[in-house]
Amino acid sequence: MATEYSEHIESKDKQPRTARGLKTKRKLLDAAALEFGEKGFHEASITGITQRAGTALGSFYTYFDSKDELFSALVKDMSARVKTHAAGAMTEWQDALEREKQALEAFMTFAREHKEIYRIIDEAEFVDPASYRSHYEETAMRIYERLQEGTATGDFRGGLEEAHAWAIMGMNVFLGMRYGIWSEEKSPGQIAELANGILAKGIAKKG
Amino acid sequence: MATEYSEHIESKDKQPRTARGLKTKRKLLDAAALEFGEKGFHEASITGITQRAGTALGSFYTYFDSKDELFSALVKDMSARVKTHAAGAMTEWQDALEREKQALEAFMTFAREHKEIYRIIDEAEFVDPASYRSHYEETAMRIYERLQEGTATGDFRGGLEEAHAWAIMGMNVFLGMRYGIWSEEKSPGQIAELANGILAKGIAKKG
DNA sequence: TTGAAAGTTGAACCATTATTCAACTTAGAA
DNA sequence: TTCTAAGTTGAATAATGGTTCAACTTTCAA
Repeated sequence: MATEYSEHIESKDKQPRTARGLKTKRKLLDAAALEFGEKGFHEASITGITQRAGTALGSFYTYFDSKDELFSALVKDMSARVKTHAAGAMTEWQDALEREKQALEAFMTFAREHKEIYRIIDEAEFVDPASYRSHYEETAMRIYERLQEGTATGDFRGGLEEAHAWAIMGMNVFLGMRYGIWSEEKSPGQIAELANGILAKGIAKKG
Repeated sequence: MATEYSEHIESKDKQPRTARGLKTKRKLLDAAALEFGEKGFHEASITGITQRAGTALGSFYTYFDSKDELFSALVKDMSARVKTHAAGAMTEWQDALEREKQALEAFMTFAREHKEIYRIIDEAEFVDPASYRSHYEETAMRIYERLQEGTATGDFRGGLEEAHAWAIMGMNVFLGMRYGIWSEEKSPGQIAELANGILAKGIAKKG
């Protein structure tokens, strides 16, 4: 859980200047991820965050300008984390279809291990709409690029548009919510396999 | 916009007993849908709602116990409206695949005309999680039933599970958000057509 | 016509919390 | 060791906005 919440999180003049400060800030960030993930933005309180972090209320403002600013920073950081993790996971594939399967399986596994992340990104729709939008637009773009590559290598058919990427993303997100966050009755592998079946041949008879 | 926000909205002892009361309650409901849709649950205020409705602040509490209760009622009502509308739209089809296309097209059209509805349902994830969950579980169930019917009539292949319904729903929801709410650069028909291509034959070469 | 029930009104109340700040402690460079 | 910048603390501040309520008006059945 404790991790390098990096660059984009600093707000110009509030960077810690000593090791002690750095440590405190990190404690606050980790605590905030938990608090927001558990209670949601509005139910979460600065008091709750500082309590979890084991610091005084006032220390929060040594490192952050406001509750919103912190949330926003957190969203951007989590979006980046999802991206990084996904990128690292799609290795060892010979077929573009196979790669999509791995992407979904990795996503589902990550979602299970970091349920707070998804809660926070989802709530960004209301608290920080711009970041929410960016998150999904960028994710869709990445998928779209893979689709084009797939077409180029002959694994995918032609005529695939950006909207296809949105469709695939929606599929993945909802499967992640239902079988990653809400319950774990099916394994990431099973779900990925099944979704891949749709991409491979659809659901119509014949084909 | 003004509509029959029906049964499930009454909270035991707060039903209006006269025509005047009924009218006031309806004004409040309509105003609330607008206010919540525009500002989101937390930014929305009772004052804002009563102002829009053209009633006094106190009147709100003649018909509702709390802000939360109202929101909850609204979510359930909108969920029902989406359901009803969708049901009415899937007529005139010969093929189960065709029916899914119509379902998505109708959904997208409805989303464009009632953007507030989707904002409210989405926010229910945080304000009224139980209703949010029910909404999607019920929607998924309805899709799943159609899948089974499709298999029975031979239009769809076998082996379709509930998870397939969730995948389709996710696809639809994200396409609705991107091409229904965020922008209208493509028509509902185009999007429905394209998504239907995925269901029909997937995105792989050959097949 | 009339009186009790239903509905309306908005000022006042109150609880919650984000944010500020001045006093205090610690770190670490010189 | 010493002195200043950095960091810590938590009580006080301030603003917001949901909820209550007692006085007032309208409805409508008898």
